[in-house]
Amino acid sequence: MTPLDLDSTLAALAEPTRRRVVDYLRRGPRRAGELADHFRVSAPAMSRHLRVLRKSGLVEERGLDEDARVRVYRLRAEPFHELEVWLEQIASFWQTQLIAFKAHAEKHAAKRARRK
Amino acid sequence: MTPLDLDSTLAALAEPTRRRVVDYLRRGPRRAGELADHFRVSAPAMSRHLRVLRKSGLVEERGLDEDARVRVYRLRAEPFHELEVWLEQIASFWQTQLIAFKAHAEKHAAKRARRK
DNA sequence: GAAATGATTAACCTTATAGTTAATCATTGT
DNA sequence: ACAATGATTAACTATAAGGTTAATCATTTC
Repeated sequence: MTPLDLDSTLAALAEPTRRRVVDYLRRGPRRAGELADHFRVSAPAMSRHLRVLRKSGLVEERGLDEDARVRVYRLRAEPFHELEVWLEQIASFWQTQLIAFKAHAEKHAAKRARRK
Repeated sequence: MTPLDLDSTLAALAEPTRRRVVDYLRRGPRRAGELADHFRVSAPAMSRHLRVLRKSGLVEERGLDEDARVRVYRLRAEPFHELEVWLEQIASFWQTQLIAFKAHAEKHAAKRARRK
């Protein structure tokens, strides 16, 4: 019901640097080193962030034909779509909120009455 | 540009228990103790989760008129909306990619036509 | 007023994670 | 072949976060 994927997606996005990397990648695919430079973080640190993003499927890595040492990262749509679906489910809550609250209040009012 | 709020929202949602609490609160407002019970976690642990959710604005707390000891928690829409806005910005990435691809394809189509 | 109840805060422990530098791997260029 | 480059992994440190039980606070009930 609540896919583990979402947990991994949210965990990946929760880290500020990683979320900013995602924002930055909207401009297009970027090389690993470029990202490390831009965010003033050591290459190893960025590498590990990218691994987290990769494992959660938020980005994918592709080699560069011209230079096989270079790794280019780009966004992947799928996890964002999943997150969007989940968000929409949550949003549906406000439609039924009032009704649910009433039912809940009545249930507990009944309990209290019984206890008395 | 990238509001700090979003960091706090995502950090709050990244924790699996907290995300499940949010899911659960779709059914309607719930008492703190009820949540602790339901998720098989100690009352203090749940209390701290709720504090995180409260600080990020994902939930709000209201006392119960009938019993001032009880605290009822409910979802708040705002942070979810913010998150949705951000997600849409990200989603726009694939549109621009598509446009770029089309432009690229047309450029090559034109080349081919000229060559003909 | 004393006991019980709902919830939070305090104190403590354990684990996960982000950062660093050094080491390694693969590829490129001289 | 060798030095340089781009990136990742290894090893280590520090800090943040979650869980627990015990203590505290406020309110209700007898």
